[in-house]
Parts: sequence; structure tokens; C-alpha cells
Amino acid sequence: MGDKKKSDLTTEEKIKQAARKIFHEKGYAATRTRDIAEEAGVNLALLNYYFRSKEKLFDIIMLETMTNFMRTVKTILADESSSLKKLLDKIPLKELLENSAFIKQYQEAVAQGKITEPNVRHFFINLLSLVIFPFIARPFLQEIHGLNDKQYFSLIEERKQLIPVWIKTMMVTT
Amino acid sequence: MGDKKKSDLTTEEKIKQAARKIFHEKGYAATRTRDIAEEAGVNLALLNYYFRSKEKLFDIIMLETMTNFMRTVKTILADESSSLKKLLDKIPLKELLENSAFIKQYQEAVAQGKITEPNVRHFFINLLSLVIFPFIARPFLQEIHGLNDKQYFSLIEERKQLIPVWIKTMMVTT
DNA sequence: GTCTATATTCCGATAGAC
DNA sequence: GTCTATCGGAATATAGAC
Repeated sequence: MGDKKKSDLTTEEKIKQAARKIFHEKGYAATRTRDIAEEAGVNLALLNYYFRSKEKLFDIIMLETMTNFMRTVKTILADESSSLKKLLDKIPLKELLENSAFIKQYQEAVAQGKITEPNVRHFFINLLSLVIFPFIARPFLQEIHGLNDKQYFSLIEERKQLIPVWIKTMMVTT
Repeated sequence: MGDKKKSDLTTEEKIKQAARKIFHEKGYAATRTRDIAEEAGVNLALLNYYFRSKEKLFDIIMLETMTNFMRTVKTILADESSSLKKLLDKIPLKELLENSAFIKQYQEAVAQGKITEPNVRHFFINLLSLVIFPFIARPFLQEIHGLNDKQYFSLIEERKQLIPVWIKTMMVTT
């Protein structure tokens, strides 16, 4: 349907696909433009011809990645699936997904933080896992770590800031 | 008690502390030895004087990190805390922690994969979250992703390999 | 648009004075 | 042990022919 053979793709699109793959495997710093060029089967100079710089290429890839991810999240949240809704009402996931803590940090990350494309399915499971599990498992996590309610609450608060960062880094290697 | 003022630390120890911090913030590839030297307040050349190379410094930091982490995990698992034990019996976490899938990949990662120090508390919560949550939330995750039992099982299988990698990358930025 | 060849920048590592 | 100065390699970016 929308599929094309690799040889049918434009050079620009070949580069983007290759960039997506390599950035995704290695992250920004560890990726060499040479690797992308080789993966795409094109000359190194063409990367600069089409995208001007490694960083601009990265920004484009990341913007697309985030757009896709956000669309997926919104689609899922729009679903009236009851069991999910129940959980969402009890847990500050919505807040995390909708307010600045997540989206803004995410967009900044696209601009400067060097993030890459996830396997969206695992990505979503991971996000839910990191956010929800500490609530489900609160009793024994508190016990194990020897924390009182206040301390555990502040640990949860910490996580609100850390989870977007973790998710970001997980995307790099997924 | 074991605490010392920063100025009391040996140069070698200052470098190690700085390295721990910077590697931890940026990961291996994105870290410049110049950043570590600056953070430590010492001359760049001293990094090579004490540790010979960026990579050797990194290896030392990571070995210490893993040693500390593993000690923490063992202490926690030795605890007879009932609620944890119950969960561990139902879920393949033990397998993940004890067999090659986790420990070996981890040790390899120390050798070549460029991992850094976590906040051990969050680290442990995250590990449990990623492993256990997909079992707890299986019904609605299956529903959301539109997966039958076999497909969901194979997703879980995938995770056994991915989780160590994710955990590794999370450590880099934690 | 695509290539080769080269310029430029960055960064890890080292030499050598103190 | 610590510093300044610099080297050398690697990687990005560009010039210019085709």
C-alpha cells in the first residue's frame, strides 16, 4: 500500500530511514554520519546536501518520532476501554502525559537532548510500568526500602521528573 | 563519618567522583574528558596520568557501580519480606536476576556497553516495574494492543532481552 | 544530485617543564 | 604530581568537478 521497495525511495528518504535506525541504536553522540550514509547506501556528502548537518538531521528525525508517539498515545487515551480508564483515574498518569512535566521536557529533549525512536509498543508499556507500578506495589516497596509515607511520597515526586528522562534514554537504545 | 570535605579528597578520588557524575549524566560517548576534569577542578592531563584513558576510567567507575548495585540487590533478596517473596514466586524476576540473561549482559555492558551509576533506589523500583507490571496489567495491555495470548507471550519474551538494555541506558542518565 | 578530495573542528592523549 | 602546549586521529562539513 504505502510500501515501497527500498530502491524506490528517494535518496532523502533513504537517509532518513537509515538515520532513524542508527540514531535509535546508538543515540546521538555515538552515531557517526558515516554510519548513516553507509546504512542508506549513499555518499556521505549527501547527508549535508539534504540536511545541512548531523544535528539538523537528528532534529527532524526526532520531531517525527515524537509526533508519531504522541499520536499513538492520544489514540489510546481516546479509547474508552474500561480497565485502562479505571487505572487512569487512580493514578497521575494523565497529568504526566498532558502537563508540562512530560510534554515540555520531551520537546526540549527533541531540541537538545538527543532522543531516538522507540518500539512504540514497548515504549508505552514501559511508560505505564514506571508510572503505575510504584502505586500498585507501594506496600512492599515501602517496606523494602524502609520508607515512611512522607519519604515514599517524595520518591514518587522525584519520579515525575525522572520518568521522562528515563523514557527518553530508553528510546535511544530500544 | 566516612565523609570528607571535597578539598580533603585525593586528586584521584576527585576525578572519580566527577567522572561518576558526568558519565552518569551524559553517558560514555557524549562525555568529554575535559568536562570531567573541569567538574573535578583538576587539570585535564591528570585524568590520563591517573587512569591512562577515558575508557579505563569508565570501566573502573562502572565496575564499582555494578558491585554496589549487586550488593544492594542481594541484600534485598536475602530479606524474608513476605510480600516480595510472594511476587517473586509468581514472576520470572528471579530468573532475570540470577541467570545469564541479566548478569552476563550486565557484565558485558560494564566491559563494553558504557553504563553508568544509577540512583539505586529508583533503579530497583524500575527493574521491578518493567518486569512485573506487564504481568499485572496483562489483560488491559493485551486489549489495548490488540494482541492474542501467543502474541503477548512473545512480547514478554522480547522484554527479557530488552529490559537489561533499558535498565543499562536508564542508568546512564539517572 | 552525486561524487572525490579536502578543509575544519573537536577531542583524547602525550611531551616536557616545573 | 601538576601544569602548558601540542600532537594526531577521527568525524563533520564544504568545495568543486562531473
